Amino acid sequence: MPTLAQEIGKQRPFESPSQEAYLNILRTASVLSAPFAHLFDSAGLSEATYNALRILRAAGAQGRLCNEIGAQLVARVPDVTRLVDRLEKAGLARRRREGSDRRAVRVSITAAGLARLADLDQPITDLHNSQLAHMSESQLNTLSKLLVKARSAPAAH
Amino acid sequence: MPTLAQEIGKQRPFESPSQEAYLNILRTASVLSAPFAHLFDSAGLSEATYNALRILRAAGAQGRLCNEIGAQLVARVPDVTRLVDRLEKAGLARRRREGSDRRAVRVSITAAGLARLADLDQPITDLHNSQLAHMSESQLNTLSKLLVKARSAPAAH
DNA sequence: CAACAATAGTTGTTTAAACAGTAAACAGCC
DNA sequence: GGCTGTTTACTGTTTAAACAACTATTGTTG
Repeated sequence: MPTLAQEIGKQRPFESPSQEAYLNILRTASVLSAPFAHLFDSAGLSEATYNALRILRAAGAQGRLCNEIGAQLVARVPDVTRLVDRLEKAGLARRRREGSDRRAVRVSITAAGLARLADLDQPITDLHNSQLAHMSESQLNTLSKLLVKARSAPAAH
Repeated sequence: MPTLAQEIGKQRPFESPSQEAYLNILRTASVLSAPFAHLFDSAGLSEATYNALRILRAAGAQGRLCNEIGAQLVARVPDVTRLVDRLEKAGLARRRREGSDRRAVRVSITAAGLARLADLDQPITDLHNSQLAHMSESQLNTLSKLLVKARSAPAAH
């Protein structure tokens, strides 16, 4: 099992355990997300559009407003507009204006969108299960706990 | 300390520990890298250009070929060309053709590039130290070890 | 040594992210 | 009820990532 130092081709060891942990987090995220990106791509989606579709499926028939989608995706509203543009153009979602507040745009998933997600559910689950199958449940729980702690630092702006 | 489930606003718990770990890895990478991105931005750099400059500084006066830079950055060669374009335009790096192989382009860092990096060294180190300062060294080492293991799965293509 | 393949890098084009600025609808106030 | 400010979403523009196609040089081989 290669260390990160070897992978990166660095001669000297890391300056600190925190720096090593940080770089390991970034690298692992990149490595593990790549197969998912391929999967999304083969379904004509990106990670962003996939996540948006998931939000819309969870929202059901009533749909979600653009700013709600943006909040959940941690994306800006202008980006949501174009993201929904793409979904709508692909027939996976549709917009409709609210009666009560005519500024608001309610976005909901279409049957085609549900079908597209349904096609992905099993492969995604399989990938999740296979990707970390070599780790024990207690290791995974420890990992999650440490990661939650890692990002809960006092804001250092 | 909020759980990821609460942060995402999800009602049901995760389907599996591996899925939870995966999402925690992505989320933590995103949260922890944001302050660095701001730092780079304030110096007129991106994460990519910063990493490229680091590679060039480590390479010293002899510099590096484009494909070497690409391999270390895990980037494609066409992207390296434009990345070096930006560095050169900003006066932070320079190109020169090899005498021995006139196809090869050797890229090296300039004095301005070294100065730019030097300005960032201390803030970067401070951020690394402060960001995970609330975790013990043994926690960080455990985290790193688990992350290395997480991404060393048998290829699942 | 001519022809073909391989290598190093660049250019073109499409796509998406980022963010400022704008338009329309609503809310509160005098 | 009109004016100001706020909210909701859209549009414009810049910038970068992804990837195919291309040029120039070098290596190989019959």
